[in-house]
Amino acid sequence: MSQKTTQKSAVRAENERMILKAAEAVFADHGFRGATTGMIAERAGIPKANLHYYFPTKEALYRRVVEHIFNIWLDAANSFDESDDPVEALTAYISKKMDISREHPMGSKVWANEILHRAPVIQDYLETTLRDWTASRASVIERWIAQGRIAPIDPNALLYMIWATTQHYADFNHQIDTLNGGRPLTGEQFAEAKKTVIQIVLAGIGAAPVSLARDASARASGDTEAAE
Amino acid sequence: MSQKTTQKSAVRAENERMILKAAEAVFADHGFRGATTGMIAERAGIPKANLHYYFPTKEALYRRVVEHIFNIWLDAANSFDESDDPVEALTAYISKKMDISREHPMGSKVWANEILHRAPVIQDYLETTLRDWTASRASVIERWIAQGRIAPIDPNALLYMIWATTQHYADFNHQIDTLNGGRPLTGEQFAEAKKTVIQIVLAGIGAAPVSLARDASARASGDTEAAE
DNA sequence: AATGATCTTGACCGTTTGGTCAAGTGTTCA
DNA sequence: TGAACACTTGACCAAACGGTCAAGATCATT
Repeated sequence: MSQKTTQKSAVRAENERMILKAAEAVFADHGFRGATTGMIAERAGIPKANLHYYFPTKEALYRRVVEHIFNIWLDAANSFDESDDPVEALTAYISKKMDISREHPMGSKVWANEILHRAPVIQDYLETTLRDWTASRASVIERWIAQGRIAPIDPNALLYMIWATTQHYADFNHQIDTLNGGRPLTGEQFAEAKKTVIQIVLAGIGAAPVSLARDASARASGDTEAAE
Repeated sequence: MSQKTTQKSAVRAENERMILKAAEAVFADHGFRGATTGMIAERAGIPKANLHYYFPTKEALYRRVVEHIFNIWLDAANSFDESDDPVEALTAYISKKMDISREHPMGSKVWANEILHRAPVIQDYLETTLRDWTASRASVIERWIAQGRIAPIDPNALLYMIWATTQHYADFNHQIDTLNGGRPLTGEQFAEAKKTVIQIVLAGIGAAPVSLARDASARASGDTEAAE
């Protein structure tokens, strides 16, 4: 009786993990209403009734998936605080968020779906954790502005821009792939995109020098000689 | 017999308009699977059977809604070509896309939902119209780079950044509102956000001066003083 | 070996959904 | 006036869905 309450049996832990993994994929592809418990069970390789043994309702399962995603988001958020230097902090944050979009696109999609539909399940997170985090980082950005380290811009608009752009590579990856000839971005292409995003944001707020085309140097591999 | 084929009866035109308007709102709020024809009919103020008289299937109705949205998107896309000057062209384009997000958030949400779920209905648009438009504008951007008018950046990444950021104000408006104390952005707040987005993008690609807090003047080229 | 707890599963059920249908009501025009 | 046509609508149906259940299989503990 002691072990069971503290440590869910290994079978249970393993099955919950498999189900949650399958659920994330199915919810990402079809949304909450579009996903069926049958689809999730099939993807997890178990009968539907077994899924309902571990997760009584579809909503409980969905909530667990969203909570997991929110934790990943929070994890990335910490990289904002790695340094008090705007260039270092924003580079680390954008870089981490881009990595998550690449490695965890399904989680991002579930989150996007939830917000799109007015956050019926996770509104409380938005009003507590997310609101606090955002307000605190906005004030960091305002301090940078006051110190003259970056140009005066709307801090929230900057944060939204970073969120929107980085998450776009997960949420809209189907569109990006289609525009890339139907193939996913290669590692090099993704690295180039990440570099561009960081460069535009940093230069955009006056936190890094803008290198115009003419002066050579530049380690840039993408040589811009183009049309002749 | 002549008039009927060329001009749908006024009744039909008016009813289709009302249904499409209701459908856009319901699809935006609930997604394709989440929306029911019953909800749409109720919102349009007609019995469900009447809705099916005008639109035989839910999918046909959905497709009409998405087509309408795509046309709005294309309309905005034209503002990219208003000028060959990077500053003017991008300012017009971003401005127009922000306005659409403000005035047409539901359309944007339907589009986002469709891409999120791998574009089951409008994949053909992505592969034709959207692909052509994007390739052509990417080459305009590449020319600007070759002419040294903007910094060398990945053109697609720039376009994605603009799409992501501007559409974020529609697709994620619930999150933005929540972080704004539960209230929608005022006109002034939205104008400020728009200004910030334009400023960051233009400065980010070296197409506009970065004005640091202290020195007011100068579009100075060599302004790489940064941290002190 | 026995006992209780955990886990598995096919069959089942009430509800919701997209869509149909037939019986109507208006409307147009010869 | 009347007949062809467009529109309206309550009632209905088969399929799909989330969830239940009871009977069995497996496992841990003594």
